[in-house]
Amino acid sequence: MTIRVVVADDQEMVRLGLSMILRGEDDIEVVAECDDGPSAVEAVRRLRPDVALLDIRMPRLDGLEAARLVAQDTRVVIVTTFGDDDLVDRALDVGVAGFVLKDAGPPILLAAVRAAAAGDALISPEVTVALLKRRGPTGRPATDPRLAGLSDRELDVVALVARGRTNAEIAADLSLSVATVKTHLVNASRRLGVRNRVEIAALAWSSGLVR
Amino acid sequence: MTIRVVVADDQEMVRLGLSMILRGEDDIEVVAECDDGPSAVEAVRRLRPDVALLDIRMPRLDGLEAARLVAQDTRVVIVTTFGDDDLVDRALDVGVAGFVLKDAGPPILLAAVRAAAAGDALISPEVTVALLKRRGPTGRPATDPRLAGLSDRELDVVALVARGRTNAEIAADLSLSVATVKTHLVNASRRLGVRNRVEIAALAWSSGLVR
DNA sequence: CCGGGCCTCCACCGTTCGGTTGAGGCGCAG
DNA sequence: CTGCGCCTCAACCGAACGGTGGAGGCCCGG
Repeated sequence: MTIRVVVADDQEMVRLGLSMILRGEDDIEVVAECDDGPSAVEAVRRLRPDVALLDIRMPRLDGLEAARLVAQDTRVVIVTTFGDDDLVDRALDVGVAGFVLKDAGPPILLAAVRAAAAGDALISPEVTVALLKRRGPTGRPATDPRLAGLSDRELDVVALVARGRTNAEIAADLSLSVATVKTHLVNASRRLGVRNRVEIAALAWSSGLVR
Repeated sequence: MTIRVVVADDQEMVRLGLSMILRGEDDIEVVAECDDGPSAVEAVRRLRPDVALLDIRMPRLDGLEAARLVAQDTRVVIVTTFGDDDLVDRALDVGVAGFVLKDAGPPILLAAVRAAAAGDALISPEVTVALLKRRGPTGRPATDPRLAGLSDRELDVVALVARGRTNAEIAADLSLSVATVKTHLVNASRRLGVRNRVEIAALAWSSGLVR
């Protein structure tokens, strides 16, 4: 049982390259090649492939929107040049079954297509490491725009507030006086435009300062 | 520049299979094979390989603990038979650079080793799909084990606290008196084992109750 | 029928927080 | 040298919170 694939990328060279790699495998069949979003959606709905390989950036309808439209009909593998954090998040929210960088190499591409066809999901290692950095306890800064403008010390205090520490505990943790902690907190609150420490915590959590 | 790898698995057949696959590649060199956790840790510390391939279940010291011990020294790729959710979570917390199922096939294994050596991370498609399924829009499990036992009303209050609302505002939001809000909060705090509303907020955020 | 959980409220009191004002020290750019 | 920003602390006061001990109502199950 061969895996039927629709390939969509507006760059002809890339599209040909993808197809070439896929056609070299005898368990994979490329049933359509498209050069923009709408035609990809149409092809998927008409041909009902097992997998749709979509460039994330395409004319008229980008890969993410196209993925959203066909996510119920087929497994979508996103191909892209850059593993931009925001794009990855949005793609994963859409529910794609794969996320492959264009420079990942044939083995990864083939593994992603086969994984998608099998109901699994493969994410390019370069992207995965970024994901883990942002999600894992080991990963750190990822400075959110909303927290920009805070000084280093203020960020320290904000992070501890977000973990539920009282001012006295924060003072002890950072070897400061409670007065200093309060000063940092008042200043940070003013800059962040929040009214109390729980809103600070909410901001810290939603911005990824703490997890 | 070849990738130097330490392989550790207590099942000889598996260990030989892994080594065989790796030795077939001319950019990879297996510098040690170990059959338990302590010897794997020792081998890593002595040989300083680029990648350590660790079975998650090994005598005396399992792969996770071994990974924790050597995570600073080398990139760790976990190999395992089952992609158990909890094991995956704990592995990712430890900061592994790969998570490969034993039935994933040579291409995935090789890709994982090369990705790890390059500072990236590859997760087996079968595991990735489980991760994505559990992933809420923020990348955390949609289910909230820690919040179990709270009543509906208490959850309402907790969610509003997590958004930074004061007791008076929560009372207005839910058309209650401040006294009732405080009661719910005290009860919820006792059940959750937290000391103040910011810890409630932290719990709500980290459990995915609010985003 | 009666216990028990849940939801709703009240009063009281000590602790903590929010915000202000004011102050000294440090390092750095103008 | 002179600001200026950052970090550090202090005193003070009103507002909010944390915790306790009640109270009545509801519904459900034994």
